[in-house]
Amino acid sequence: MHHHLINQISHFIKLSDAEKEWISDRFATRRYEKGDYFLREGQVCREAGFIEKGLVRYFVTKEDGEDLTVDFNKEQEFTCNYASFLDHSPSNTSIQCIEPTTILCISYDDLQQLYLHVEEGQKFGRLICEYLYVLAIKKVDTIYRQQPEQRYLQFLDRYPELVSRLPQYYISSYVGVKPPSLSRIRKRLAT
Amino acid sequence: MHHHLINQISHFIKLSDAEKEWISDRFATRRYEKGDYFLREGQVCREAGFIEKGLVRYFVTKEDGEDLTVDFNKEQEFTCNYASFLDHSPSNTSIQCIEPTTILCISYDDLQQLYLHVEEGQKFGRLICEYLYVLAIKKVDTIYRQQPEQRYLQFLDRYPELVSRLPQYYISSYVGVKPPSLSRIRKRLAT
DNA sequence: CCTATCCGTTAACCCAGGTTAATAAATTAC
DNA sequence: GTAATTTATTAACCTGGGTTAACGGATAGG
Repeated sequence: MHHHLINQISHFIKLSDAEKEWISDRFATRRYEKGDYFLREGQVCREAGFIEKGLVRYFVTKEDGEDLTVDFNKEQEFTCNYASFLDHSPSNTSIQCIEPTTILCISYDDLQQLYLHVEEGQKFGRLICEYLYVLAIKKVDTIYRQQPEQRYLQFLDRYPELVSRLPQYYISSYVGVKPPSLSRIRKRLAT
Repeated sequence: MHHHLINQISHFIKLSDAEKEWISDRFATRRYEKGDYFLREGQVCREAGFIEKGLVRYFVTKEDGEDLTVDFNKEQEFTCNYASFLDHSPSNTSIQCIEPTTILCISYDDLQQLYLHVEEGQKFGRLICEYLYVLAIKKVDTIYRQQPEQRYLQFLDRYPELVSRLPQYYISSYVGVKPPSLSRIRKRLAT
């Protein structure tokens, strides 16, 4: 029984004991080394994941080969490229493990079964999507309203724990600037 | 009976005739003049709308009072600040009618009733949210990967019809630059 | 312990968009 | 049809991040 997973789902809907068992059985445990990919850009994201342990980053690759880190997920969070997962389109992002990571995975078809089989399954699907939607919108808002300097401050505020788990160039990429520029920002802030 | 509305919903789920009637009855018709607000920043978005006729723009207001246009919706599209609507939080965007506009409105509670009362109601809630999610993600992607010039070209491509319905400064705001800069972009492209 | 590699900072120069203000064009009002 | 207002363009100057390359510190491997 995947307790962390069941606990997270239980934040959204009520589950009977039988349903907890049934759900646990749909998830397969996958282990990844640092640097391994959960998903590569261009692939269809066929499984949704729940991070049992570890840390992943999402990035897009520009035409010139540069990659831009757009998000992070850590233990006790769900991970997948939801847009690709939903409509079986090629993913526009890669998801890479940047620590040794354990992910519980469920296939698209099994998740659809979950929506049907579990009493409040459809509601869970709706709520999880609504949750992800709100996150996505906040992201848009951040990009629209904030300067790189503010985004850096916000990153420090929101992910204080990740600062020590991440190399600086992932942070600069997340903030939307190049490493030299993040250095300048840090210098400005230090005064 | 609101036929346009029912048609749109029928793209997502099957509806019985009785359900079509029932749904139609939950929506109230509201009319707006050019410049009127469907929603103001800071208010909670308590109704979801379906635009029968007209055109609205979404904008956020920065601390310095400047507003940034983040999206448009036109006839036959749903409109609301979904994040605010979902969790009753103050909206971070305003929605303003920029043409005389007719909107069919349903309250939050009635929509929850719809999820329960209509056979495939929960599924509709999930699918509409998944649809909005994919749109939001595309928006993030656009901001991340594209320069203002590319966003302008994409705007021309995606909303050719809106070019003539919108003043230029809404377009420049949507593209993410100031009017003088959009002029420079247009000049560059003209050569 | 020394070397090679990686990473973060710094400097110099470049460029796109911001800012401000003036002007021209297009709408709207009367 | 003319005046008033709003909107679009242009010019001059400013600013912050990009680019490239050099340097220094840290880390890892031998």
